[in-house]
Amino acid sequence: MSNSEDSQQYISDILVKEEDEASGDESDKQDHGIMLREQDRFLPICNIIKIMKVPVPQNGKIAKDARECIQECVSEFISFISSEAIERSVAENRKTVNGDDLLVAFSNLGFDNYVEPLSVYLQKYRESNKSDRNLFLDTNFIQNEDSATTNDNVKQ
Amino acid sequence: PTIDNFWPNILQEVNGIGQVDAKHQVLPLARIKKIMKLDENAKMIAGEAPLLFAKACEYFIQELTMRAWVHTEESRRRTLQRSDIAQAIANYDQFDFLIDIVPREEIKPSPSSS
Amino acid sequence: SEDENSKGEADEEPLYVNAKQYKRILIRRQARAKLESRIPKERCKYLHESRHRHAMNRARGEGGRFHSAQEKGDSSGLDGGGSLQMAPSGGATLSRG
DNA sequence: TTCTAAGCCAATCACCGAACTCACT
DNA sequence: AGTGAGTTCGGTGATTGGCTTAGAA
Repeated sequence: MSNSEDSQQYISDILVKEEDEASGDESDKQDHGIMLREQDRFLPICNIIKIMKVPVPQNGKIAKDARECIQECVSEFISFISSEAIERSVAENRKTVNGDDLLVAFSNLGFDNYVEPLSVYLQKYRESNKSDRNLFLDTNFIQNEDSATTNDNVKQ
Repeated sequence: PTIDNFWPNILQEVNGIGQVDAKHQVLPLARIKKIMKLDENAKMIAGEAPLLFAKACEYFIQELTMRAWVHTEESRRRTLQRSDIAQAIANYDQFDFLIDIVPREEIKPSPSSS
Repeated sequence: SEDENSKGEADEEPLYVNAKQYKRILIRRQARAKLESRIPKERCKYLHESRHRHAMNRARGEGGRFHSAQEKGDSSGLDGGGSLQMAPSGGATLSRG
């Protein structure tokens, strides 16, 4: 007697046009939006579990409720920081949220522990890209080697 | 492996990185960007932003899990469960932004503070 | 801009949160409220029908574990095998909603 | 004690990242 | 010039459930 309605998960919520709920929901103008799936709102649960296992001892277990809880917390973490960073980029008349907006957002919201490691990581990422690009361009257009102006080696 | 050493270890680890390997990330960058795009104010997102978040999320998951595991051990259990995370969130004001995601009343075991 | 605080709301005692996060928490509440209608109320059993069928049709060992598909012969092989508190000076009230 | 539920295994396929084009600055 | 949003495409790791028993109750 198993139900055969489990074939559709979220689409059924759209297709069924029942009266959803009678709660006090007055600010919603009209339902013009596709239902969001879990894979649109959350990071993959398998990746979350992998990271959770790092600080947990080898023989420790993790309940399903705990995994999904962390999964939801991480999405809110991203949205929370993003919201602050986006607001700052808008305030400075920029259309693109960049890494510096995020660092400022981390600092403003009290995540001071994150700022230094992420700054180092961002700096190394930009260095990597710049050096890769310069190498690519040099090897392509190395016709006259007299111009060594673009070669700036930054190393520690 | 304690909470006091967590961020110093993170800083030491990130300083040891030679080149940032954007390819093999633990967390998918496209998914992080998709979550950022759920914000209606989000217009354009620089490529470095999801990469920064990928690292930040690793730190966040590890610290929250580590702080939750403390309460798992306090309760003499071997399984981390949701109530441990709720307690960890309630005991660290940096996690206050999760107050609607994991409400305070979910802390089932009565804390001795009342 | 201050918040209009609904005081005396039955048994809703004021909740003190990190002052640096207070404003953003309220903004996020509004953003989540707008998204609420698009979010299913409960988690579904699985994400993809095709992967569910794949898992159901896969070869399994005696212990329920997935087994190599090419090895269908079953007769051979049995394995053995601190407490922080909110800052009172910078605390901001937050009411549940 | 009772009995719920987490770990274990690996094959498919949805999705991630790379490579483009186009628009904008 | 440089950078990001939209495609498209191919390669690949996240997804996935039955049974055992750790361990929550």
